[in-house]
Amino acid sequence: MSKPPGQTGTMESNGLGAHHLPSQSSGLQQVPQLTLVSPSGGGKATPPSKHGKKGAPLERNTDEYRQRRERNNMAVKKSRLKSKQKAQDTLQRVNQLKEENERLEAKIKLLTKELSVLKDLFLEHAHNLADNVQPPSSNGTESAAAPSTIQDTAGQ
Amino acid sequence: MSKPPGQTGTMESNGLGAHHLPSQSSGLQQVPQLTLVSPSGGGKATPPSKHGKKGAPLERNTDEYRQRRERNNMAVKKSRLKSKQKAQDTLQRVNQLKEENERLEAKIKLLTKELSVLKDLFLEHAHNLADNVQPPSSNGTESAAAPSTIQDTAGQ
DNA sequence: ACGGATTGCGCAATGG
DNA sequence: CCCATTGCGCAATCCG
Repeated sequence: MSKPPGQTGTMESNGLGAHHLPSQSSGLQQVPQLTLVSPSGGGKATPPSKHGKKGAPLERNTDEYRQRRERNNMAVKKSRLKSKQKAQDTLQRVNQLKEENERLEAKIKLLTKELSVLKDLFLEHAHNLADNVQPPSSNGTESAAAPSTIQDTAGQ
Repeated sequence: MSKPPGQTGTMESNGLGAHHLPSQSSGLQQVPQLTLVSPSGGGKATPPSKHGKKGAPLERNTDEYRQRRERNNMAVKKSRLKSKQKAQDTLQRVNQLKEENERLEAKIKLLTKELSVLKDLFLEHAHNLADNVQPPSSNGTESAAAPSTIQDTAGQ
């Protein structure tokens, strides 16, 4: 996932799309034998090579070659598909998280409100007690304070 | 975006990377120009005529061609870079949302706890009242609502 | 009729 | 050695 070759460009990507025409075989085979080998001066001129094995130029006419290519093509396809799917999943996840976030925020809002109501009630009682004012006749307090929302928020 | 190609595949993409880099020429000779066109037909290899489908195949030798290719290559690169960046952003967004989610949940937990404490206090008070003051049965005066189920929101 | 942006695909180098 | 991943170029579309 992180192997910046550092070097870009300067590279030959010859792509011959011959594919594997099942039966339809034609004498299509005109690619010259490019010995795409590096000008290895001594043989130790391959620095960034883990294995450093590159001896076989692998001819393109061979069956082996085609087979190998074919396999790789499949692998590539698969890998890309997977990658795409993953990306999609991630995107979906974002939505999911966003939804949940909204839910949580709503809940917070509710809880906050409940809390404030209860606190107000408390304050009032406290005042009443302190002032010794019992049944407040003209008290602006709505008798039934908040029994409504006091139920829980059981959802989901 | 992305319109159903209706029919994908069944197409050969030949990629010949000659890469005519500015200067920088090596003794490497470019790969032969294949003419992969329909096998049948007469001897017309480049039918730039008619507009049944595609216009001129544009020969690979022309300057125009190379220029076009080069431009496209740049565009492709750009597009891919952008795509990648976008993906990364999305991923980052996921993390961000996750974090926020956690924060919100923590907050909820806290609020819930506070609420439960207050409710408990309330219950206590209610009991005190009940013990000390007899509830006015069904008098016309409506007292505070009964804290019946006050005791919830515990757990998720 | 034109040019950048996307996308599918194959090739090759490279990483596991 | 095989498969997976990745960078890259080509060609066909798509989109303005």
